[in-house]
Formats: sequence, structure tokens, C-alpha cells
Amino acid sequence: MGRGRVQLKRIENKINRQVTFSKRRSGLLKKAHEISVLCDAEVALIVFSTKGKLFEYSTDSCMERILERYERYSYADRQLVATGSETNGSWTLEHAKLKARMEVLQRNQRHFMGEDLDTLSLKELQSVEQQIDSALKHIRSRKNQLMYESIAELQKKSKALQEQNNQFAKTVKEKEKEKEIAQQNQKEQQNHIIDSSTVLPPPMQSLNIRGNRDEDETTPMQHLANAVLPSWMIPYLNE
Amino acid sequence: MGRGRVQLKRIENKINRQVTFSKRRSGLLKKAHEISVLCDAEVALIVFSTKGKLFEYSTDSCMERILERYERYSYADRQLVATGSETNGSWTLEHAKLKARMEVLQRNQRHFMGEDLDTLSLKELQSVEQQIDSALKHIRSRKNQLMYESIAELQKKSKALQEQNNQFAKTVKEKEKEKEIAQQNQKEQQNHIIDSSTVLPPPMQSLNIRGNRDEDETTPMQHLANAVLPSWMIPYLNE
DNA sequence: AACTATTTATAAGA
DNA sequence: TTCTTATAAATAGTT
Repeated sequence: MGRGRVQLKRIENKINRQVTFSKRRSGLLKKAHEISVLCDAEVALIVFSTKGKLFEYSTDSCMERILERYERYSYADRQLVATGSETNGSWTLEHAKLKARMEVLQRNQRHFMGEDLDTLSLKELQSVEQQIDSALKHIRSRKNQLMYESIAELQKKSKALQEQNNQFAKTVKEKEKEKEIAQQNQKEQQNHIIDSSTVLPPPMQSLNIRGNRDEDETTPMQHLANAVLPSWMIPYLNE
Repeated sequence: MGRGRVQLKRIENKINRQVTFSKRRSGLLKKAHEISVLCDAEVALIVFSTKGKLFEYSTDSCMERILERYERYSYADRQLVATGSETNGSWTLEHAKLKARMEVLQRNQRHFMGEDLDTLSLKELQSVEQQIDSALKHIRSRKNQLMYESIAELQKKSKALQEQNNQFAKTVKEKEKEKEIAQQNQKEQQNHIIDSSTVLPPPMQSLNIRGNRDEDETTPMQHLANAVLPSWMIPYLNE
């Protein structure tokens, strides 16, 4: 909706993407609210922007309740499978332990997410900072590796296609020569016969190397162009 | 959109409501997907119909991950702690749920620690990197704040001690003066009596301002020196 | 489920 | 960001 069709793919222009995000986000939230009211449905909508900012809508502002309902709904099968095998009596104990561990984990996780920092001392902050910094290094290193691998593969591909292309060019040139020789022979024959009633075929355009190839087949060069970078790599290039 | 305006209130006709639900639901899911792709956002959408049927959409079909992220963003354990004590009948369910979430949490945590990265795609890596980077910013900002607060407090303390010190110096000077006057008086008296058998006490060193203070008490100046920087601050100074 | 008349949403431009 | 406007999309009511 708007001037011009829209391709369903990531908007590469950053400004444009942000503007569109802002507009569509409000549209989406509005529609979520509408269906919720009109059709008496329970809706939970969570949106994280690229930059990690959170936007949400939930029927009756009851996000937690809806998420719980969702968990109940979707965990149903897993629960059955998981609990079937356990027939211990000391569930209460294990349960309590689990809960305790969970709380610790979640507290840690929040700290790793940079939240809930007021409870930390400077010393603890320092420790978390160090850990996170090191994690970030690992992650970036792994990302780099993936990207290098990708680039290497693309280069290999590109090389192969280049070779194939050269091969084609060679073949075509040879065919050209054969034709020329054939024409020469014909001329010579004609000169011998001295018969001008035979009509010569129009000369072929010698530089059109695609002359005898199927037109709707993608050329190696086009393959190469398409393969230069997969779409997912674009966002990483300007970092 | 459509013939005639629509009031934003529950559609009372059941058939109508169902039809509208069906239409708008697909529209909503479509738009959720579109904003996700176009704007590179992470979207989770959950819809329960009146009858309790579930419909959902999530970017990259990664609902759990997004919900985890959401939980982290808002208060995480409210729901867990709260439900734990209330539901006494379905502990098995609760337990299984806990365990499942625990697994997700632990996996996430490992990723935040920069471990176990081989299982992540480039896109996921990118997402984790962003989150961690943002967390690091928060943590450093908080650390800075703490340090500024600490510095401010120290400056205040230092000022107070300086004043106290000046006060002491003043007092001491006054005492010096009193002594001098007393000595003067004594001399004058001696001159009048002309009696040399009385032995004078040795003259006090007039510049020793610590002269009449308790020796084992730390001086304000020493307090100040010791207080300039607490040991834990040292590592932060060269950042 | 299809079909339209309309209303909405929104892309582009300012 | 916000407003405007031309146009694409969504959809309410109908068949």
C-alpha cells in the first residue's frame, strides 16, 4: 500500500528501513488490538527492532498470562513425554532445587543482558564486564570465521565459473574458425566452378560469442554476478 | 477497509465474528511476517481465538528464543516464582515446564558466555552479538556512574577534612599566641623581681602544630591521604 | 470461498 | 519526526 509495489525482502537503506519499521509497527499494533476487540481474541505481540528495542501489545495488557497460556499450549506434548519416565517420590525437593537454580541462572542472565545492574557492586560489575567482553570477542571471531569461510567458498565458485567461461569462449572461437575455413573452401570451390548463380549465405557476426548458445540459459558470468555475495552478507559489510 | 466503517467493539454476530477473525488473522500474520522481513525485526505473535484455538507467528520460527528474550527484557521470573507456590496439583507439569525452560536458559547463557557457538547461524550470531554489545554498554555506563558517585563523595569528604584541618591550624596558632603572651608576661615579671634563681622552661618549638595533639590519633591529613582512592578503584583509573 | 466497493495502510515525497 | 498524497492492500458486506 503506497506508491509502488514492495518486494518482500529486507530494506537495505537504513533510514528507509527505520521509517518503514516505525509506520508498520504502529499499523501492526493497531491491527492486533482491533482483532482482539472485534473478535474477542487474546493476542500477544512482541516486536524487537534491529537495534533491540522492544515493542509489545497484549490483550488487556496481560502479557504474562497470555505467554503462560501459550507455554501451556505448546509445551503440552513435551511435558507428557518428559514426565512419563520420571516416577520418583522426591519431586518436591527436586522441584525446589530446580527453581533455585533457575533463579540464579535468570539473575545471571539479566546481568549479562545489562539489566538489573543496581544490585551489583563495582567489583561484580567489573567481573561481568570482563566475561561479556571476552564473550563478545569469541562471538566476533566466530562470525569472522563464518564470513571468511563463506568468502572462500564464493571465490572457489567464482574461479570455477571463470574457467568454465573461458572454456566456452575457446569453444566458440574454434567454431568460428571452422566456419571461416568452411566459407573459404566454398569460395574456392565457387572460383573453380565459375558459377555465379549460387547465392552466398550472409556472413556471421564473428564477435558474438553467444551466437550458438541457448538464450534463456544463465551464462556463467551471470551466475558469478549473482553469487558474488549472498543476501545475508550485505548487512555485515559495512561494519 | 471494506464496505462501511467498523466500530471498534466486539462483533456480536457469531458467524460474522468468526469470519472476520479468520480474515483479519491471516492479515495480521502476514503483516507480522512482512515487518519482520522488511525491517529485519524479531517478531512473536500469539493469537488465541474465542474458542481457545492457537495461532502463532514468529521470526525464523524461533518462538522460544524470542519469548526468552522478552522475559529477559521484562521481569523474568515473576511468573515462575508466583506460579510455583500456587499450583499444588500439577507439579509434574510445572516441573517439566521448568526443566524445559532451564534448558533453553542454559543454552542461551552458554551463548552469552561465548560458548557453544558452532550451533548458531550467522544471523543468530549477529543477534547475540548485538544483545551482548548493548549489555556491555549498559554495564560500562553503570560502572561509570558508580565511579562518579564515588569520586563525588570523596571530594566532599576531602573538603570537610580540609576545613577541619584549617580549623585545627587556627586553634593551634591561637594557642601559640597565648603562650607567647604568657611567656612575655613571665619575662616582664622576672625583670621586675630581678630574681635569677628561677629556671625557665626550654622554649617550645613554635611551628610544630601537632604539639598538643594525641600522637596515636590519625590526623585529618592522613585520613584524606588514605581516602583519596579506595583500593578497588585503582584498576578502573586507566580506562 | 469469490467478488467488489470501500476503507485503510503506507511508500514516497516534502 | 510529522504531514500529505497517490496508490496498493485489506477487508466488510454480498453472492
